[in-house]
Amino acid sequence: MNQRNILSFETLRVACKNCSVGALCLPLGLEPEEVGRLEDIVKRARPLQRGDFLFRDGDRFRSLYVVKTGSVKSYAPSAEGGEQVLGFHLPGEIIGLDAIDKDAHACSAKALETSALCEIPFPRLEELSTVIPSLQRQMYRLLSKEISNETDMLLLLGKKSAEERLATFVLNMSKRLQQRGLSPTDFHLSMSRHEIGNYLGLAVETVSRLFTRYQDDGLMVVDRKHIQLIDLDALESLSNGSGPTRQQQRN
Amino acid sequence: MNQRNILSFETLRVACKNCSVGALCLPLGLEPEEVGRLEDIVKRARPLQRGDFLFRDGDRFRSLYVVKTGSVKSYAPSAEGGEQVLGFHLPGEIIGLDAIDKDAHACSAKALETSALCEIPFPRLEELSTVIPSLQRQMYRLLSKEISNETDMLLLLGKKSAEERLATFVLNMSKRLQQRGLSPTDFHLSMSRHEIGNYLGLAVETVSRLFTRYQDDGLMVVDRKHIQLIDLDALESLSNGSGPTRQQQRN
DNA sequence: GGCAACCTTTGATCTGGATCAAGTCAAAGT
DNA sequence: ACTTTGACTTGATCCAGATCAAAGGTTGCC
Repeated sequence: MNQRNILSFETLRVACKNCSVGALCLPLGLEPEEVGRLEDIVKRARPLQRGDFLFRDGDRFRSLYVVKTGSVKSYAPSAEGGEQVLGFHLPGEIIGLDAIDKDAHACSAKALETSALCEIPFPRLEELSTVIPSLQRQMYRLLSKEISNETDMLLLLGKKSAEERLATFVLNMSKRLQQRGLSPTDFHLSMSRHEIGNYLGLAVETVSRLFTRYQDDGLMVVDRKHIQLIDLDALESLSNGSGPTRQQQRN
Repeated sequence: MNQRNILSFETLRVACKNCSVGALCLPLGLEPEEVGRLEDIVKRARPLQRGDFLFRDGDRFRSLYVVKTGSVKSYAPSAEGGEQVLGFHLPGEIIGLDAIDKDAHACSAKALETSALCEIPFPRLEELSTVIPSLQRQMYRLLSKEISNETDMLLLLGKKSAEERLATFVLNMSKRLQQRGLSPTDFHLSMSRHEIGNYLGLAVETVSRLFTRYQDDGLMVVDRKHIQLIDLDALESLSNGSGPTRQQQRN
């Protein structure tokens, strides 16, 4: 059964070439030969179960991680035992970029559901990126995109009302799922209302009430964690404050 | 007057070697010879007057900028004509990292006072960083640090009270000024109350009232834009919510 | 199956900070 | 000196969303 051996060998190493999220991830813009060299350093991490940690705040930084399937949340400890959810990570998204500078993780990452990940030892990635310019370019892009994403969150937290925040969140999920070839109008949220609220700077109760209101207004159908978006245009205008009679704030 | 010619030649090009902010900027970790190659691509930008734009939102991304003297604010347009201040940039800090991915600026940058800057054409920097590994490393660090900084802001905007926010802001300025060899307890704020409030997600009036309260409580002396910090420890505990009888929030 | 822990919803109330509304003050021009 | 202008302060009021309270619903575990 030589055939079988080859197969099992193949499944032990990562195959970015065939990975469904390759186009969103590090291989973007690389030549096939270069992707091969990337595959050589990427490790397949043991799958995580819901609640398992990928790393914890304070851990030494060793690797970046890419979600292959499932989803992960990251969160930072805030004063007095509270925590701030920093993001929800979907397949193809890279986790850990904030730890490069300090060489230690300042936040924790935990699986929201059973999830598969790739582990990329950072020193080897850094080394490889010195010899593959397009990999370096992609790294710069990914780091920069992370900054842009956080900038968007600053705007959300600094300026948007509760109603705008949740609409923005739902649409953001919708767009990211669509990029991954999933339905942009019918999906499952793997995080709790509490986690959504925490992420958006809102109380759980506010999130719950807003979902109810959106549903009453015919913008979406909400059944527990299952969401169906009905009126994307209305959500879009809600999300940037151009909803019915809305005036800008002064600050 | 040969002497004079040499001098004027020297002032035309950038001299990172002698730059007072070099240790915070790109040259950190480079060999002298490598710093020289960096100097070759860095341009001295024409000084900006208060109110001048470094770039505007929508501009094509060409260069990163480093503040040499003065200060710059960056801000993004928010819905309905409002704006969100994203940061205040002091000497040694790099501006524009968020634009790498989209190849366009999503925010504007404007001088808060007369300011000198270095301009670093990004394509040339990218190229140089493929041949100087320690420059690449420093770029990764700087990008990562930018992410960490924004993460801190997410926590501030998501979880902190007005009182905590302003204390955090004042201490953050203090620490950054100290790193630049300036007094951490006696300084001038180049931005207006309005801009501080916008940055922190607060109304101008709230900022003003808090400064008054801090002063009444003997934490600092505030005279217009001049700030003297008196009780750093008290400010520190205020800034992370461990002030007098403070309970954590639930969300 | 049945209990326990947790998540979500819904209603009532409370409050931190926004908004509204006058001033006050300093720098710059006339 | 006197007005203008814009930034800052201070007081009064208001409100979005937090907090408190109390049910239901789910899920998982023994």
